[in-house]
Amino acid sequence: MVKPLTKKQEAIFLFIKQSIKKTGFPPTVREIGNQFSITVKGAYDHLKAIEKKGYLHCEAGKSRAIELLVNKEDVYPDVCSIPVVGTIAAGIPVLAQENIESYIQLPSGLLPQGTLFALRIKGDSMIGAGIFNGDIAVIKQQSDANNGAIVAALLDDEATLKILKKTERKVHLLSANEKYGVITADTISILGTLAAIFRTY
Amino acid sequence: MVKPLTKKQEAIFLFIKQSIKKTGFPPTVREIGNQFSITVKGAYDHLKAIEKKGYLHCEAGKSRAIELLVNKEDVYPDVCSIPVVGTIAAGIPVLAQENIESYIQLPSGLLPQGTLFALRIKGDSMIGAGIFNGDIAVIKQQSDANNGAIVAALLDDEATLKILKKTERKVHLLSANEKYGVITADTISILGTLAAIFRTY
DNA sequence: GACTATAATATACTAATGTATAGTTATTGT
DNA sequence: ACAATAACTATACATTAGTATATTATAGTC
Repeated sequence: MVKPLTKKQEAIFLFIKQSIKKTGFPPTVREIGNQFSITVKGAYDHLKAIEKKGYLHCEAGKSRAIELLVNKEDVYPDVCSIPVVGTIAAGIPVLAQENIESYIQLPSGLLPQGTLFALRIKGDSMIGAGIFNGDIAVIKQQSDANNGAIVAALLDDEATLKILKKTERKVHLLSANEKYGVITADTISILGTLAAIFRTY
Repeated sequence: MVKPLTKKQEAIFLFIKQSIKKTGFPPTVREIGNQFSITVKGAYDHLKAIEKKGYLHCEAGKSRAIELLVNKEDVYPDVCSIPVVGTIAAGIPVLAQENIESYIQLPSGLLPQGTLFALRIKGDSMIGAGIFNGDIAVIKQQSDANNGAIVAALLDDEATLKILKKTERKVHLLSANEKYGVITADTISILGTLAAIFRTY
């Protein structure tokens, strides 16, 4: 789709990316010219050539108004900032400021759309599903889930991961560890479904 | 350390951050003034006040030359770009371009220092350690590891996760699954130790 | 051979942008 | 009561920076 850049264009495109990364804003055409010891117009023509090939877009008239269209993730990584929630006070929404402990950045490309939050796993009740104490679980917020899905449910002011099993009239929450029993109830408050697990060693 | 911002300053600081996030470059003083329906000098004075309080730095004379000093991570997330390596051709280094399939962004604050790379797990040989088929394993590159550590070792052009056990003269690689046997050798080429696991559902 | 793209220079023009002067009004702490 | 800070206006000026004209030279393509 996008035409290949010439060596010079490649070098200039790289310089633009590095400038943004270093200073936080794109260079002017004169700054580009200076870097490569060429005149303003030389740099300007290169910039326009790179734009024509679809690698970036310049807003006409504005200074330093270079928007990257290719390799954006080199400069602005494509991540999602997910709130990590701790103990959840009854009554208030899960994502209320009071519940948010910190934020974690994870690759947005690998996560589902929708409202996400993260829990720090306590205990070994889901060890059979490869979810360990201390793991960070990313949850996609939703009030219901499919049979057999791993869900976050609110039990005693704690968001807990369990396997959801629905039968005729009852809802069951299973653990992935024989040591733990099954919780059965008429209705259960589901916070969301498991979207990802992150663990550090 | 840093003085608190006034409400107006807070709003302007937020606008600057959002502008960078949206367009990729900071606003001019006139763009700030426009947003808040104040004159150029009004916006300029606010900018200088915010700078004086240490939240940002303006390079004199340059356009849009606003460098964030506080809350940088809101705009430029603090992530590490980790190469995901696939099949490893014998003889060439693990991190050679030929081996790199893609990159994954993970939070640098939760990862160790040093050279990192990632593997996509194939098979269920480490299921007992909560490492499943399809998981992404982040490896810290090192040629040796402690006894009992989970390591990535090179077996038949594949980087494989195993538990390292060292005895008097031999090195053993254990699986975390009874179905698999133990590999024993005089020496083994260790690529690194397990630093993190990332899994999506 | 005509044509297009690349890579330049020198010079110039204009629009965009940072910075300054001079003043107003209100608020707050000493 | 006074000084300092905040939050503005209107106007002006100088510099920065994008854009244009005209020109040269080389290399590959139809």
